[in-house]
Amino acid sequence: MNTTGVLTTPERRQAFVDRYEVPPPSPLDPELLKLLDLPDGLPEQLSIAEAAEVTGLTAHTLRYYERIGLIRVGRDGARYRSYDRLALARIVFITRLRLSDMPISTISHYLELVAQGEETAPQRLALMEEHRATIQRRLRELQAALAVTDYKITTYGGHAEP
Amino acid sequence: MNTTGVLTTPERRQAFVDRYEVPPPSPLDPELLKLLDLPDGLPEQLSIAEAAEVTGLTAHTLRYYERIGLIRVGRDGARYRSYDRLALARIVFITRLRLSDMPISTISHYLELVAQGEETAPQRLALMEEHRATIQRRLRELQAALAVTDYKITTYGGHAEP
DNA sequence: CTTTGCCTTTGAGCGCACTCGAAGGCGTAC
DNA sequence: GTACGCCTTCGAGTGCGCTCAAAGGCAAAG
Repeated sequence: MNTTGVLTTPERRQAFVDRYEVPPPSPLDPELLKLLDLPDGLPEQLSIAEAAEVTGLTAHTLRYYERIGLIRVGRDGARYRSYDRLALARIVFITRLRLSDMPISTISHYLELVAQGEETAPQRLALMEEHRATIQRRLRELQAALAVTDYKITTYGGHAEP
Repeated sequence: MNTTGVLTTPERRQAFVDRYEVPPPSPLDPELLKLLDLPDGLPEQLSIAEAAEVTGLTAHTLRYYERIGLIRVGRDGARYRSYDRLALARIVFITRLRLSDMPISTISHYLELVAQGEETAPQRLALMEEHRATIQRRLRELQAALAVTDYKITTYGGHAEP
């Protein structure tokens, strides 16, 4: 997971906007969108470098995610990858799950369930509830580690925050 | 990191206690000991299986930690590893750092600083302060992931806790 | 005495999630 | 035209942290 993205010219971006149909507005839950806090004012279609910049992943990783079937990405006339808002949101969502240590295999499984439609909601619910429990366990572990760390800091003469 | 340890007979444990000198009480900071919450009533010397049981690591991992120089462990008459309270406490301490994703290389470095004596306290302090920052960053990431997870749970009809 | 079970050392293997490299294509700039 | 920079695919390599296997030793149990 990188943080240093590569900027691309606004020219290429504008080229896409000019050249292609604007797709219908994404059917994205606005509340979820807010949780994912994508920057606003994003162009309709982004190059892989821009998508990397926005998501904080590398272009390599984005290609890798596509290769293993985690995401699908459209192409432009030059067969270059072209990321729309929905793709971006999905990637950020995936990134959140990854940052909470959900294995890629589980994320894949979850996304398959989503693809299978509404009747898999119970399974998805169960999966997410289990993941929440995992996160909460992890939070407790981190608190315990923070306690020893803070203890060490205070005994070394540092000043631990409350 | 396992959780399923292997129990060993109390006979072997008693054998050690009978056969060898009881070492002087460990110079372990009682407050740190409390933070590490080792079970009390531990025998002076433990076999590797017992140490695994207590620490939640596997015997394999304990040997591995020793091989890479993270810990030093004494031997008994049969050249079997024998863990005393100090070793146990150190292992649990290491485990806390590992559970907070401190890389083994950093833990090694920290332990070398400790071995070098009091004059390295400033470096250790810096190291721990940096680690604290890392943990806190991680806590925030997890909270963000928890937020999306909870959002998914509520939209699937689950009931997220506040 | 043999079996059983836990222990020893050493080197090799594994799973995960990237990460990189080679070889080549597109399109704008000069 | 050709140079440049970003893009493509696909296979291979990397780093971390274990995890396992082989070959053999010790000692209590039957």
